Amino acid sequence: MRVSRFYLSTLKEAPAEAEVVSHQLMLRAGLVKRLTSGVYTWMPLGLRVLRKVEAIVREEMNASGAIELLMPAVQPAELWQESGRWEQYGPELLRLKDRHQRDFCFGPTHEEVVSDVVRREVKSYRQLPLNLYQIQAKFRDEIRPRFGVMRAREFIMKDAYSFHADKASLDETYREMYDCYSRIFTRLGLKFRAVAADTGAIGGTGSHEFHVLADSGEDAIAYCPASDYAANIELAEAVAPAAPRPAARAALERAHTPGVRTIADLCAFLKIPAQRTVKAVVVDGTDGRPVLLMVRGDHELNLVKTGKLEQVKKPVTFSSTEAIRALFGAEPGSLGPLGFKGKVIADRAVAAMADFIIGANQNDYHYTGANVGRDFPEPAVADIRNVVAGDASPDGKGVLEICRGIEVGHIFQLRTQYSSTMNLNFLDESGTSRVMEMGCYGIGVTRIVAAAIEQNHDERGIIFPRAMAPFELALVPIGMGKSAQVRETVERLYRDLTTAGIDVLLDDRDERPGVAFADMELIGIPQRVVVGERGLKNGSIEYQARGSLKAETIALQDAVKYVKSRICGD
RNA sequence: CAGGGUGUAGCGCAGCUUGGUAGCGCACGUGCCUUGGGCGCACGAGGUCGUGAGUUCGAAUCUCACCACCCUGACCA
Repeated sequence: MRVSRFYLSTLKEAPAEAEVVSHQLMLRAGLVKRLTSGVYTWMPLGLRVLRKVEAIVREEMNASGAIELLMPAVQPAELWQESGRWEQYGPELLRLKDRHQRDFCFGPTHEEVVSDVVRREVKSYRQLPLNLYQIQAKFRDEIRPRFGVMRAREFIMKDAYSFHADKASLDETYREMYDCYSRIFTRLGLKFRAVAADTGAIGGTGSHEFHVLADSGEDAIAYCPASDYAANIELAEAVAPAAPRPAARAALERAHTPGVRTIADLCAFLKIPAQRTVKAVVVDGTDGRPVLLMVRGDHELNLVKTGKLEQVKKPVTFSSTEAIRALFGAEPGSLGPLGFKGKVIADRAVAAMADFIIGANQNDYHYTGANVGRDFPEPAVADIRNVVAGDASPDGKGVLEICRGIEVGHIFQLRTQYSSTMNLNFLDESGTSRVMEMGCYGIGVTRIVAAAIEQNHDERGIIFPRAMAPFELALVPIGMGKSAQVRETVERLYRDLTTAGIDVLLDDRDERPGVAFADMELIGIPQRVVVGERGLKNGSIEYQARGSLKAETIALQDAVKYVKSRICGD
């Protein structure tokens, strides 16, 4: 491809709307243009990247035995009413009416449609297992779209759905999809991690997320370097401390702590570490009465875990300041279990503490030397906090580290959640009607592009992994308009490289070198060959990899061979 | 949805306090010049100042309403 016949639209300055680096670079490089909030046009350069990602996803899905189909984006309400999600899904579901005032939605996902396809088609165990997928635009009316295509409302997703006669078959396909996803992200050249995940709203049991590792990622991942344990922090178990609770030594004393409202205030005021404090959080209970949660001062409450407690109302709701004031006679910031009559749940770490500091249920007062059992009744104990770096790994093989990631894939065992409500039945070998087992497997294709940039960039722009770069090689002539030698050499090189199967972008604009270099670096082309009169005097050209700081001088006659070896090698 | 912020040329911004008919940089067009890191000079094109209503002789500027976009939203115990 020649720049003169392509469409580059690079910007020197990033539009003000872009906050995160991948969004800024995608706009500056002209990969995408925003149409409206959370809705983007994929410009020609960006589309090349997207197509390369799609191609890899498609190849690996096909290789894993999945079969591609394409379902409609617009879906009738009847199917969603049947599954119960027309009511459940809420405002994220974009609802439409046709000219007859019939209800439709723009599909945010396709369990209903694929289930309808399969129940019409599949009658026998002989037709199972079946794994169907598509690569298609979804629309989810996010509360707050952000970060460009990373959290867009309209986005491209690869979604697959598998159907099985039994759980063993589901397990097998689930494993195949796990391996398939690992191959996809490996081929894309991304640093990623598969983590055990919460099943969230979709439900079902087994679930793994695939995260591209990046410091700016929205999700925190706990992993164990000494084993293969990895889990989303929402799920990662904080195991009980190995040491039992020490005996109480200190006496309970009321301390005047004027103006202290936060754990940080408290530590500064008493000059003690946060590990010796306990914070009390009040949430609404299932029975309508508040529940007091106790978490060590330096720990964070985990809302996903908390939401699974039977005593706690779903979704987890923090009690209002008014309710707290009425019940405790103190403001949030001075609360504690002493004298509290309602339900108390302590985190496992708190249950193993002695002589700690806690709010006294009176503004500006705390207790020091507080002890469970002695000063207030033994509370219920549960895992309700986020793990932190250094916590013991739940598999008992070392300690956890925390890193951040961007979720780009998610696989679920749905089991029979949809198949039973949607009547996905088949006849088994004995002629008995049974409900199918189901799995579903998603990849955010557009999000992968943003995540890749988030993970791979520098101050000059994007550094695309080779597999997803819009072009493999930038061919930059210097002074092409002036030097016939440069012009002829670069044209011949362009022909030879293209013939050798290399995806070349020839910058034939006859711009000044700085312009060409800056553009090719910004758009992230992983390799560059420069042809100038200076080098040609010695029969040489210049090669430089995007991520590397220095250029190499290569003999002109070896150029094609060298470039090929670099592209196929390392 | 709640809180905060911003809407002026394709992009980044100034002008608004104190009302008088819009400007800068980049990008774009033409010409000259230049060719190993966003070069220089000259000329030029491009704006219903988000929309509507109001105040005023006069509104980008003041008032009101609306719209769009961006940021933050358990971590507070």
